[in-house]
Order: sequence, then C-alpha cells, then structure tokens
Amino acid sequence: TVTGSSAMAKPELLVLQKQVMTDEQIETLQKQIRAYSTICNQLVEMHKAMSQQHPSSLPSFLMGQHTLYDLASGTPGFRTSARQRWTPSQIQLQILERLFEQGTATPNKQRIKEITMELSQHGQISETNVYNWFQNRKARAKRKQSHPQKEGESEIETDDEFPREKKFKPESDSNPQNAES
Amino acid sequence: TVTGSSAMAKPELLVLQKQVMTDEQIETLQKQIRAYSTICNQLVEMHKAMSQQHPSSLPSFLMGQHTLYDLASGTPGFRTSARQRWTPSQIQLQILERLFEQGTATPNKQRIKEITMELSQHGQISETNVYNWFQNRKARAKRKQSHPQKEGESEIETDDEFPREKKFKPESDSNPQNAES
DNA sequence: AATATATGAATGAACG
DNA sequence: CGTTCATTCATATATT
Repeated sequence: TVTGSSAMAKPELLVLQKQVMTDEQIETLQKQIRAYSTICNQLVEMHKAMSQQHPSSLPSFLMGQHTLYDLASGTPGFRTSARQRWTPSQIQLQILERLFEQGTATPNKQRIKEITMELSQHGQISETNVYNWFQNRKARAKRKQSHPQKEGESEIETDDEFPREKKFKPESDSNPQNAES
Repeated sequence: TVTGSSAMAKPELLVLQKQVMTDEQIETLQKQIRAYSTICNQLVEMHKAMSQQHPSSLPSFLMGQHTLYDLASGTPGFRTSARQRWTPSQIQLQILERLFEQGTATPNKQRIKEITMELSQHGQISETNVYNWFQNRKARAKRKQSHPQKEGESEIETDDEFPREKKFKPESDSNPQNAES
C-alpha cells in the first residue's frame, strides 16, 4: 500500500479534466516511470550491497510494494524506450558534412525539404532530423573554436558563473521586463 | 485528432489501442508513480544516512536524472544545479499548457502579470519567462504541423533479424507546407 | 560492467 | 512573429 510518507513528491502530472491522453502525455508518463524504475532498482541494489545482509531483507517500507516489482522487475533492463533517436547512416553523414562545408550552415525550410528528400534515399530521415543536425553541427563547431582546450571542470558547486551577457529586449510596449532575482 | 499512434514496447499497463485511458488506468499510473517517488526518496535518504558522506555525493547513475527530481520536486540531496535558465516545474507546465489550450495564445501584458503571479506560487518565475513560453509554444506548435516529427529507426543495421514489433508511423507526409523564406 | 564521450533532440532566450 | 542561438537533456556508442 502506498502510504504517503510525506509531502515530498506530488506527481500531479496526471490531473486531467478528461480521460483522454495524448501521445505526448503518455510518453511523458513512460519516461517518468522508467526513470523511477531505473533509479529504484539501482538504489535497491546499492542498498543490498552496502548492508551486506541477506538479499531478502529489505527495509520495511518496501514490503508490499508489489506495484514496484510488477512494473520494474517484469522486464529487466526495462526496454521502454519510447523514442529511438535517429542515427544517420554513413552516406547520409557524408552528404551532410559536405553540404555543411559548402556553406550550407542554416538551410531554410525549402532547402531542408530538398536535403531531406535527397537523404531519404539513403535511409529513414525527417526534416526535423536535418534541421537538428545543422543546428547541432553549427553549435558544435562554434563551441569548439571558442573552447579549444578548456577542460570542463565546472562542478556543481556554487561557483557564480557569470551568466552570459544577458540582453533585454528594450521593448517598452508589450514586453514584460525581467524580474528574476 | 491524434495522428501518430505509436505502438511501441512499453509497460503493459500502457499498451493501449487508442490514446484513451480509463479512470482506472490513470489511477493505476498515479499509484505507481507515487510508489516510485516514495521509494526513491526513502532509498536516497537511507543511502545518505548509511554512507555518512557528503549529501551531494550521489552515485553516478543519479546524475543527470533531471526527470526524477523534476517530478519529485524539492527533493533534497539531488544536485541543486544553479542553472541559469528557467525551467518550469511540472505544475507550472501543466498550468501553462492548459492556458494555451484554452486559447490564451498571446496574452497581453496584464494577462502575463496575472499568470506570472499565479505560477509564482509553484516556483520561481518571471514575466519574461511566461512571455517567452507563450511565444515559443505558439511558434513551435505552428512548425509542428509542417515538420512531422516522425522518425523511424534507421535501417542501416543490415544484420537485422526480423521485423520486431516496431512502431509504424503512418508516414503520410501529410502537409507539404510551402514556407519559403 | 561502469564510466566517458559523442551526438540527436528539446527548449528557454534572443534577434531582426 | 518567425527564425536562430545557446544550453541542456538523454541516449547511443566507445573506452577502460
């Protein structure tokens, strides 16, 4: 039985007015469940390893949590991946790279359509894939040059990283000003 | 209507023929998520108590699990990344989505103030955040129809066994949107 | 197997 | 408002 231990996590993502969920909502739920599943199992494993006790001695609050095991242990590894990300084939990559070198940095809509059409002959691809690829390619190229040898030592400490030059839109008409603290 | 019906591998409880969930199913999901949430937090607490280490030293598999602590918002111990960029909480997102669906496409300044006031009760937020969110939401909703974000798996894997129960998207490439720049 | 890296995708913010 | 940029998230792949 799920006894609400505290008021820490209140997944209200399910509060709907109707009994209809969209694909996106279902996918969100799957992700969340999968995340919990993974972490729960990992944590349980760690706990067992640390306590060095009989593997059957689980803390009391895990008793009766059949819902957990029904969900998670049913499929080890939990292949719930709702969406696989696109992976360009070698041919596609070559074509894309060549286009990029030729100066096609940010193709417009029409250009993307053409490229997608072209690349679709060498594997499954969508316009969004092409769009994302060029965006990432450009961003990566830019970061590489400005960040040649810098090592990513940035830790999660409270180091006040200067938050970039934040530019406000000097709109004084219908644009709210930022009031963040 | 919901176009891309994805019949991918997923927990049994989510295998649906349509994108419609019954009250019971939603309730089941809520219970399961709550269970995960509770157990995860308990396990994390226990682990911290046992390891007697810095509360910030969490195992690697918890790194980057933003999905978790977004869901279990406010969970202490998880890396409190002082991110520069505003990230709406689940509740905030939910409210925003609802407002958007209700037709609040472009709220004026006054409306933004109200919304910000409302949302600020569920986390840090500024009027600019709200403004940007609606702008982005609208822009991307529009592009959504022109870019069918339906990518399949790449068939570059020649050593494929047999066609699994992959999801099949009705790639009808419906709307040849013509938006030249 | 666990960790590190590469990279596709998502999204808040900014620009013209 | 449409488009682009910058950063982050998530996962496939590589490395140890």
